[in-house]
Amino acid sequence: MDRNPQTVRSERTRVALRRAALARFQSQGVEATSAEQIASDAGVTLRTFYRHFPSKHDLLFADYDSGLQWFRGALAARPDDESIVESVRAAIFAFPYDVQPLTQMAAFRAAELDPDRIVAHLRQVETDLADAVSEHLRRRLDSPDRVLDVVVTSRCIAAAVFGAMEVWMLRDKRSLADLAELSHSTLTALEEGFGDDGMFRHY
Amino acid sequence: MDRNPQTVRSERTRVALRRAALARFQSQGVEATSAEQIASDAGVTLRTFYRHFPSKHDLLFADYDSGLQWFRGALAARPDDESIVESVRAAIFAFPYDVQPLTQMAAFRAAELDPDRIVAHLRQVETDLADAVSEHLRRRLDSPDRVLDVVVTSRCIAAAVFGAMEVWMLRDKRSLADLAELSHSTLTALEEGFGDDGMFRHY
DNA sequence: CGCGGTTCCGTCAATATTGACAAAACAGCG
DNA sequence: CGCTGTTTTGTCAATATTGACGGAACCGCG
Repeated sequence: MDRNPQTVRSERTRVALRRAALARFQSQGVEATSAEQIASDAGVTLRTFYRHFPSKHDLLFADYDSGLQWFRGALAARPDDESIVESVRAAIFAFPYDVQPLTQMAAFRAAELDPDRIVAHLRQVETDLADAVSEHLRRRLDSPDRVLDVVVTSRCIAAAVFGAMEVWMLRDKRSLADLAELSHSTLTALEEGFGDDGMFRHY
Repeated sequence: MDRNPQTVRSERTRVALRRAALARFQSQGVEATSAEQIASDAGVTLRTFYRHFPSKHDLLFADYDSGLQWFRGALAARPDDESIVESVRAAIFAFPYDVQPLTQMAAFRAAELDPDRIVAHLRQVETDLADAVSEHLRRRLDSPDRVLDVVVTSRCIAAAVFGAMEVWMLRDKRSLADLAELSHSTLTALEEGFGDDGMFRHY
């Protein structure tokens, strides 16, 4: 019960910090920008900076978090009688890949961040996605049992979506549209996994 | 081609650092031990410490890495005509949960580490497990195609195993045997996911 | 407006981490 | 053994992060 304007004041400094950081990152690069500068630009102390963001690099991933929020909403909007995989697929396709704040920092990340750090954050997002699916499922089903099924199902779906991202990142072209297409394919692979020629029977 | 004694010398300091760290952690706790002390005890400089371990906390996760290595071997030892899920299940059950180095630091982690840090590392291990399964599959199948299937399959299996761990961590008792049992259950849930009453049909 | 409780921020002082550069130890070879 | 290229350390100096404590700003209320 406290993830709101959290007393407007706080929100203002958060925004100021983000804005200051983006400006610096844009003009002089991520690594060349010190947390000190960001805080200073935003008119606060270094300590305050760390009260709002766990680390300097986390500023680069704010878009993922907001994307996740969008996803939760999209999922909630799907009809309850639709298969969960289908709901996720629909949400993936409806995703506003080209919206500004979401792709704004992608270039910086790709260019300057240690790939391992990016991958680590993607894993975090995958987990959050799984949680979102999990919550959605729990809300739809009322039964408190079937815990294992819900856990496995939601994680598998997240695994399919991010498996697509794994493959996507290894390719040349890399348009966001391709990513959605790939997700579609991996979700289908998941659905058909146990069909006569499905992967779980075949392997 | 260089993950060997890497010039014995280096390996010796690595061992010395690990030994020194464990001793300190044991006697005065993790957070109360400074990287400086560890390095000093091992007879090297602070900088050298960081050349061997990415961070102080990484010392606590060495066992997971060795466990993964064990897992790869166990997987490779399974017959090629066995279903991949069955191979993983067998490996999970054969796992030497009670071996010393593996559980040695578990208590410290649970007691002093920020849960988020532990979870983050578990995600890392999950990814590594998926990679191990993935490689095993690629070695068994010869076909270079079916890339998506392999990615999704391996990730789903890892998801099932770590989904079990997620559930396990939320419970009271927590014996390692229970964990293996839970993994068995989640893998079964995965196998039956598309059965008549399976989760992917039911949801 | 003044009061008491909360939340947010500044100050200080330890660590924790990392990049750059040079000395030391080591390996293979003539 | 002495020479030479490679690997591992030490040294120095910036950051990056975090815990502890006190002051400032803000909130609802009388």
